[in-house]
Amino acid sequence: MPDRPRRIPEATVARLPLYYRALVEMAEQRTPTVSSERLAEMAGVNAAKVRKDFSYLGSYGTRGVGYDVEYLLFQISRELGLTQDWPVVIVGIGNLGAALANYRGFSARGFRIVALVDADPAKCGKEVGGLVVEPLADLPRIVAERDVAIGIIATPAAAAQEVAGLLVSAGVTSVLNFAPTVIAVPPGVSLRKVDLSIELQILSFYQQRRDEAAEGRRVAFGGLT
Amino acid sequence: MPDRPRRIPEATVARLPLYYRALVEMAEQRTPTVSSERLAEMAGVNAAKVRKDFSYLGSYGTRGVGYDVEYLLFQISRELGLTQDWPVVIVGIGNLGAALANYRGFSARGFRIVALVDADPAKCGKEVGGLVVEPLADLPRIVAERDVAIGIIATPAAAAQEVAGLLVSAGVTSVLNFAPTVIAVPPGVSLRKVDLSIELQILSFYQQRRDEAAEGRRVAFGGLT
DNA sequence: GCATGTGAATAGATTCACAGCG
DNA sequence: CGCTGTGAATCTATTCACATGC
Repeated sequence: MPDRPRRIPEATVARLPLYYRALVEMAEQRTPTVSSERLAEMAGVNAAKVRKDFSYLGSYGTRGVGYDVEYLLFQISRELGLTQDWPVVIVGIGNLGAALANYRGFSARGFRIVALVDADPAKCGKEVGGLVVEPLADLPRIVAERDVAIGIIATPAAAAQEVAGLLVSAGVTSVLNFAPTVIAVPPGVSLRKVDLSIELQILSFYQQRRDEAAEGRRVAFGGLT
Repeated sequence: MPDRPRRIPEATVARLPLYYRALVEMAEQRTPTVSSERLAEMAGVNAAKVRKDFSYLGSYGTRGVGYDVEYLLFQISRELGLTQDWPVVIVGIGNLGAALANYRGFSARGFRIVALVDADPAKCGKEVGGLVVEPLADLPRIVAERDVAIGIIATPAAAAQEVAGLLVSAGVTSVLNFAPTVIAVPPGVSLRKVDLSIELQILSFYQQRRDEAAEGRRVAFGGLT
């Protein structure tokens, strides 16, 4: 085992999936080798960042040549844990939960949705994306039996913290939260969140700034309104 | 006009929506005043960060007391541009696009979905979330007539860059991309992205690290397998 | 020669710790 | 006295620039 340097910066980890995606694309078109420059372009970052990021993983490139696509792809897959498959449960089968259940992009990367769970008895028994929705009460058994590692919360905000608690006590240690609320998990559990309206609000902030600036310029140029 | 300091750090902007949400909640339960400590707890950050963040907006608190909920809420709304409403178009009405069209959380914050657009003629004319799906060809007219400011891309990866180009040339200057691919926009256009499988991959990275560490401990303690 | 790998420099974000003020 | 507001210290991330080695 080569002794690569240990701590990988968070910012780097967050970019590995971008490189992974770019490399998959290159591998599909049988490109044998790639430079940091080209990879940077595909991942939407700059070349220095690519090289620095890879330097945390080890020395996988060849000076004067670039990176071997297949080899680098394997290294990054391994680093990201994509060489194994991860059983996933989705809790909350509303519009978003159902869309996630149908999303094809997960399975492609080794994330296998093994259960859909909802608190609403009316939803249980229905089929969504090839799986039958099961009651929330069965969550502990489902997690244990199917060895669920990752839980996705797609419930309304009011239910999210309770569901998170259930997931964690059932043994799930990675949680992805889509509910528009802050949830707490104990140390040793990873939590990531995706909040759709927060993204729009951030866009709104910058949009407004631009509008104001444009307004300012119009006034400065003598009110051509 | 009070001369507040101008540049607000990106990291701060990204947290303003969290404070906004917490303050809406406090306002609903008629809490008149709130400390940075309490607000930090609700937003899932720490108190020093809250105070620093607010210091970029101006001095809106009272020493020894805290922040006036209503007043601070107004200031943050204004800063985020939530006092106006933003017409939004969603392009790509698959599972995810349809879920977004039905999502109630947008309208609540002043984001009004004014059009759904899809390239597939079979989808056009269908009603989704109270709106009729319109053809992609009408996008320029739709953006102009309905004064669309924000475009949401929920198409497959292969179509995303083309759609982004169409949005931008139609005059949209804020784009939220859900397609799992990197897209480029010209300077002066804001772009944010949400990639569901990237989030899972990041969780997978840390999950695997924990699993390895647990494995390591088991071995170290003498192979109790 | 050429692209990687990396120390050094810079920029940005977070946290500390306490002065300032109601 | 209590809590805000903020410089200073620290930590993290990005970028630069070039020595290194194929």
